[in-house]
Amino acid sequence: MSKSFRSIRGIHDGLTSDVRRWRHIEQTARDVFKCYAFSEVRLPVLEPTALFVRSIGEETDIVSKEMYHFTDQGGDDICLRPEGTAGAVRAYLQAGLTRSGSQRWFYTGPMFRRERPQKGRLRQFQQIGVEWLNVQGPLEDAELLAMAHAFLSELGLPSLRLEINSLGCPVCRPDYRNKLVVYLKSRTDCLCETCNVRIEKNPLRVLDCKNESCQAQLADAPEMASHLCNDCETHFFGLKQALDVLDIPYHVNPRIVRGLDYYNRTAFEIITDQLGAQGTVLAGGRYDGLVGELGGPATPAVGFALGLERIAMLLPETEAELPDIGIVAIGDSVSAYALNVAAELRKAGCSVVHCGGGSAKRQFKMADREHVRFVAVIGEDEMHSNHITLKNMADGNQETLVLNQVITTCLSG
RNA sequence: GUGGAUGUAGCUCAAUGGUAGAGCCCCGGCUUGUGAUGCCGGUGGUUGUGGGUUCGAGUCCCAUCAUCCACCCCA
Repeated sequence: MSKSFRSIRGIHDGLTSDVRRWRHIEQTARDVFKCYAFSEVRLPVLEPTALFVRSIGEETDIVSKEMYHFTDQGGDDICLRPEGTAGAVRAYLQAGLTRSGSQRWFYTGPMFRRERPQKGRLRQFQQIGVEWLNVQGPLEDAELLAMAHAFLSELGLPSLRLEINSLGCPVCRPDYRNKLVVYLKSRTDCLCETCNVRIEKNPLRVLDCKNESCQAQLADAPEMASHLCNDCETHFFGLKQALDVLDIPYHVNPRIVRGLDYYNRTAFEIITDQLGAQGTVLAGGRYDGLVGELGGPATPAVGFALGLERIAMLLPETEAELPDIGIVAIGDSVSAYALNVAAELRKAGCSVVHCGGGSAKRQFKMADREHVRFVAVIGEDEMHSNHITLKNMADGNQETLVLNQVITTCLSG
């Protein structure tokens, strides 16, 4: 048909089979998160641009080139959120919750980043985000990972790889960063162009470079793990110990670097090899400095986000829910009666469709196309005797029943 | 932002530079109170868009847009 209107590049429609899977993922998340006492919040899609510049970091790709931002009619600089954590922290502060103990939140909704579309990468995509505000122990980090692990297992996706790392904190990271810069500067010739730029702007990102020659140079690079301060060291050790106790398999990967500036200490990713280049299905970490950065009191926190579409790609197709009953009404004289029968069936919880009009043959064809389990035939005979002829479409058998029998038959599977 | 591949019917795909086709879907019929399989018939295309080469372009060239994949980035 008309191809003059298409959805915007990288922004896709969620049709029924997609939504079925998304709902399954979301429902599983709600069920699992409930056991950990997390509660749902709904946060704005539009936020002040400055919020993300401040929280994610001006030099990051997300802020420097991927945000959809614009000036609105009132002259305010606003943007479509590229992620959820900054908005959650903003809401937490705005509601004055910093003195109310810890908050356990989750949310779901669309995020927007203007990247080049690819497998597992859209310009509008959905995340389920989890934020645990005002907690500082490694046990909470472990518990959050346990929750993520339980969620993925519940979905039947246990064969994913959990990688963890510690990014240090403002006490130990600057020192480590300096050592890394010295190391990298001694071999600038062997590093790719972008990495040479990174040495000045964000040297930790060099560790994450996928360029083989860069990786080769990093074999002897100083690792954050061996430069952690005592507190970070204890924290990381505590996390690993708790994960062992909980029997959650993990791999320490010193290469994990988060692309958002607010992370510190614990960083983690859950990865699949089945999605090509975009294999990160869930990722997050600790952001102890973010609440303070956004103007609140020093408040430690952990969180993660997962990509709904990416997880959906790992799930098998789910069957559509088909109507229980198709109404075949024969003759104009019964149409009002048939309408009432349908209403009664629906009131009882059956899903019911009318099969149009015309000949019985025509209506049965329609019933077949709708894949109904049963057809309720209603003609003058049925109307006068107050019965319904119910045909089982799978085996072709049919019997004459009263309304209540029809309801039990259709609700009993 | 940079590369590579691909755009033909609603869908999946054909068509040595020479009349655009098939399967599925859809619609109708096979005597009207019984569907799927069967048989017969039918609708449906400015070949993504715009230029160019040619007597002639779905096919070759250029541009543009979109999709997919990779780089990059990240959920």
